[in-house]
Amino acid sequence: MASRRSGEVRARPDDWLTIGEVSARTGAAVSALRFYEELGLIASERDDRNQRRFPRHMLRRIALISVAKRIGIPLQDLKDAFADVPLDRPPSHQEWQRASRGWKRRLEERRQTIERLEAELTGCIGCGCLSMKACALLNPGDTLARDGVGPLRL
Amino acid sequence: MASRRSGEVRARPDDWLTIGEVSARTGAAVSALRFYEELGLIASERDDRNQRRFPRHMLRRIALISVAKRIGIPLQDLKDAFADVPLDRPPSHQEWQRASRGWKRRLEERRQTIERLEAELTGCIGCGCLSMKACALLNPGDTLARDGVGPLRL
DNA sequence: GTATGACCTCAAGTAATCTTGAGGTCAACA
DNA sequence: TGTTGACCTCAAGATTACTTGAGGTCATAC
Repeated sequence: MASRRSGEVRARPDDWLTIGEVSARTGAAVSALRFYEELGLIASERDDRNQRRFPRHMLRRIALISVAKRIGIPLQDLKDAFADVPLDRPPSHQEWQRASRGWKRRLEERRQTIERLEAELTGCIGCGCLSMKACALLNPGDTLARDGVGPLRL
Repeated sequence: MASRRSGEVRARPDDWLTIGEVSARTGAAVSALRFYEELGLIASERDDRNQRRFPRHMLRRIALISVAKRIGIPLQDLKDAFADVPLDRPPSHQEWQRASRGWKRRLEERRQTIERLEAELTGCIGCGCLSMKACALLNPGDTLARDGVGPLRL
């Protein structure tokens, strides 16, 4: 990109990034960034040529979106979790902390689900799971708790 | 269901289940079960009325599918992981063990990804992540490793 | 002065994972 | 005998998360 190699040719302040730059730095596709903006997950301003300019603090949000994607958390959940973090200005330490903690809780839940499943699967490996008796994997706790019906329990 | 409450009315052996029974025991919707069968993730035989009859050991596979869904693992991955487990007969202890171990490894990877992200997010919470320096969350290792480009690293 | 590349919009397409609907069979129950 | 309920097929629709394509603007590079 010539305009970058030649420095601040267009007198663009260093803390505003083009969509291409954001894409390069976050790994998210340009089309994906536009899509996230449409969803209200991120925001940008426009320059005199109607091109998006992203404030630097937006990179953090985009990183979080990528992370959520990697572990299969729907974007809507992320939107909810970070609803209180402002889009139009760099979030304060406190705002960011609060949302981060909330999100960390979600991560923890997810990890614990996996850990539980790992343990259950280990049990199944141990017993061969051929008897299918008292197998937690085949008898998930949440289903049991939800409706009192014991799937797979005879 | 009258045929169940009144026992083995149609002389159906206990180890063959109707799609409705499988649905009730696994929590998967009938339509989802048909879909899984279409994908080749599960299999059934037909009775004289062309209705599906599922062998009991299929419940295990369906449980795994549900689990994969819960933690956001695509069905194709599951299909790959359990490709060597036979559909047409109850898998042997060894077959099941081997596949379970493979799948457990996938679970572990996923858990470790989440753990890493938790740690990184904790770091971000600690530092407020406002300086954005050396933040692993914003600088994911895999991206760095893949192409040598440092996203968000100035 | 034209070609290129980065950007724009808007609409349509894609993939995964199912669900819903239309139209039909068959056995059991009142 | 008629109606229900569980099952069947096949096609279309829904949702999420994007990508692709058509058609256009503008500044810089040759």
